[in-house]
Amino acid sequence: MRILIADDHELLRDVLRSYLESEGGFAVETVADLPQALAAISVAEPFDLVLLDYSMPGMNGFEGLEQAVAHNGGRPVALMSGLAPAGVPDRVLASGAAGYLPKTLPARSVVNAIRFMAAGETYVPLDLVRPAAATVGDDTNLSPRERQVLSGLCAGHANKEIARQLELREPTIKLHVKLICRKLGARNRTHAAMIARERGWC
Amino acid sequence: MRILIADDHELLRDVLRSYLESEGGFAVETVADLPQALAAISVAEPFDLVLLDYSMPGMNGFEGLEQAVAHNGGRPVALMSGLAPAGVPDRVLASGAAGYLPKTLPARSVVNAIRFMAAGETYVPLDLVRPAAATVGDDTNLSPRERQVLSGLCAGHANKEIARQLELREPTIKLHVKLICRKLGARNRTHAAMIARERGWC
DNA sequence: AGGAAAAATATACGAAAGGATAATCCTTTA
DNA sequence: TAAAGGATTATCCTTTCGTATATTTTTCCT
Repeated sequence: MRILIADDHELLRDVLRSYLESEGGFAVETVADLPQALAAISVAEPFDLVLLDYSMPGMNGFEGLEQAVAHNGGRPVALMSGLAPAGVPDRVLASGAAGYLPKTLPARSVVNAIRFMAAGETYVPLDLVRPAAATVGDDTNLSPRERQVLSGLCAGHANKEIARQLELREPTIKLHVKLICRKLGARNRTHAAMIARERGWC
Repeated sequence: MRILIADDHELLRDVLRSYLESEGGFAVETVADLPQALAAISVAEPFDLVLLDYSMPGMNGFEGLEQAVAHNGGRPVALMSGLAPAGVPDRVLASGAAGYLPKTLPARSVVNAIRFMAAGETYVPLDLVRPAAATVGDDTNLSPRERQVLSGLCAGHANKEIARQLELREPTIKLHVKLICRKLGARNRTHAAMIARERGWC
């Protein structure tokens, strides 16, 4: 099975290729941007699957995706991305693509997804489509208090409001917010809220 | 790969078995109701995948599904059904099942879905999961600039960072943020980001 | 071309957020 | 009983946010 990977990060490209070749038994070619991808598609026979990075030179959002779909003569094209812009599933599929692979996906799942899409099916990770059906095991060791504060963050409340709701003082909330950001790897409260939302925690 | 199919319609049972055996190369066993299914699961080693019909003697809705999941020792169990009761995807996954197969699915897709689920993935047909896909009138008159700023907000960036990315000054971003909040009815930037996320804008 | 609307910019100020550090209290564990 | 760790609160300080107001471009429409 022939697969084309287009991504501007060489490390990812190489690692992914070697993994897919050894674990999946695929024949993988790689390019670094959209123009190269389109060129590679046009030469010779079409690939069984084309994987495009979302934030790659030339992509310009979903525009590049649509171009690639148009060029690949009916064969599946999928989008790959590190951070998942919300609403992606809809827009990906609306673009005529075969699916969406967040880079947070376990490598094993990527192989499955690729086989799946190459067979003509459509793949979008369910936790993206349905954040509500979050499975149980994803804890990230947040304490109960931190979860309460986090849900306040997600509601867009100020520290002072959260403090009143939980019957605590504001400094306490500030500390919790800081720890929450640290644990989630968030830049600030807004980022933390978005991460929480993404994981279906609120 | 060993598969158990539980369905009270003998025709479907037989046709599906022969198709899966020849086209998928699976070893298929069949039973006609839930008690038989539970019995078959308990004997010998577990199946790689168990397919349960929704409207089968003994099922009693999702109760039977949960029982089967509990009996199958961590191996995937999926639900099959002719007509799809609303909200099925949620409840199927909440029951710990590996997926849902409507009987309207093309046979070829069923084979794919089975392989997929047997590999530990989760399968639900996308058109079931997102019926509210193509909502139209969701504009809320945000200008292009405001949309750009909003996407920066959603990424958890500070005003200064957004300004740098868009090649604008910080005061401009501040103004945009204020107008965005006003238009969206948000309390603050975090709230605005969450609202945008909810509407699938970023 | 002239005028209206949208976009961008600037200054200023009070409120909130974010970080560091430390003290207190309570529960669990060695 | 002592030590350890979590949760809460406090203080201090810096940065960022949020709002108001005013000025300048740009852009678009008649």
